[in-house]
Amino acid sequence: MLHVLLHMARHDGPMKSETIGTMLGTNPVVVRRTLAGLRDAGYVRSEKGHGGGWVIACDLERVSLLDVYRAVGGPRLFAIGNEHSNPDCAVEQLVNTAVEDVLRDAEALLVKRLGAVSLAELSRGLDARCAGVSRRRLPGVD
Amino acid sequence: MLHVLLHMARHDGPMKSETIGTMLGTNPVVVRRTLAGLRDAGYVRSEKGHGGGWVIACDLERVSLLDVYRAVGGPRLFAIGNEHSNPDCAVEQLVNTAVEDVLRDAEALLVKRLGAVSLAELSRGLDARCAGVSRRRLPGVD
DNA sequence: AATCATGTTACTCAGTAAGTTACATGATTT
DNA sequence: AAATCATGTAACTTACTGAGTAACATGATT
Repeated sequence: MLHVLLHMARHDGPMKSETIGTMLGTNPVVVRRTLAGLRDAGYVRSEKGHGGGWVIACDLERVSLLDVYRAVGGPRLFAIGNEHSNPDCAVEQLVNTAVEDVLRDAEALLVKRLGAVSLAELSRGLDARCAGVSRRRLPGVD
Repeated sequence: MLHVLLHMARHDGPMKSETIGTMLGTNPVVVRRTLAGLRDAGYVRSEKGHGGGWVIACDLERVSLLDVYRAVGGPRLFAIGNEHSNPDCAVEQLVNTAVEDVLRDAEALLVKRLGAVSLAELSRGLDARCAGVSRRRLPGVD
């Protein structure tokens, strides 16, 4: 979806769900479903009828990757979670506490890092990349 | 599974898959499937026949939570991954690079923290907890 | 030889995400 | 006003994963 947002920001006029769907190899309805979260969060706006489609509705400077992630709807960041088969078991309680402790810190880092990057920064990175593609090495790519 | 390993360490003699299954509300075959990874890694050993079952086969001091996690078989730590719909798209490349950068750091932290805790430490934490349960606050629990 | 417990395979079942179809709503164009 | 276009949404189908289950083989103990 970040992919889509950046394209949208650089695109002149609204983008159709079908165009976006073709772009990332899926279909229009799935695009609408996913984009609905971003619309509800106020990051994009959708317009109906002739010449309609999706447009950016926010200041890219004020929206972070974390904002997008949350709006698009992944409440769970990690693939691992705790079991609670017998809540009274001291072993289970201790293990859960230890694991949750680690997970909490890792999630905090993830949140911090994702929250520190704005869409505008990504867009600027793209400008730089296009400008110097033939002369310089690409930033962040080995 | 950490739960199971600690119980196993404190249990005198082999534990049956059925016992373990009952313990965490699942069935014996699932237990065997999951424990198979730990057996292949050499952390536990299984014995057949009368009085058989699962026993610890390692020094708890030398096995970390990370080791267990890997042995039990979760190659993917995060619930989010990158898309690769059109590898030639500059936007996608930039976005993927940025996201991977963050993910890599978060995973590194997770690996570091999980690798820093041994099963033996957890077991000691359990001893302390049992000993002082009526007098002191439980460590790590608010 | 009988019994017990694991090892393994194959099948079924449940939950989730994506894909698909169909139709309603609203905006633009003619 | 009518036709067209694009989104909004609901309902259904499909694909995939993980757990649950059943069946049988292997090996060890009694």
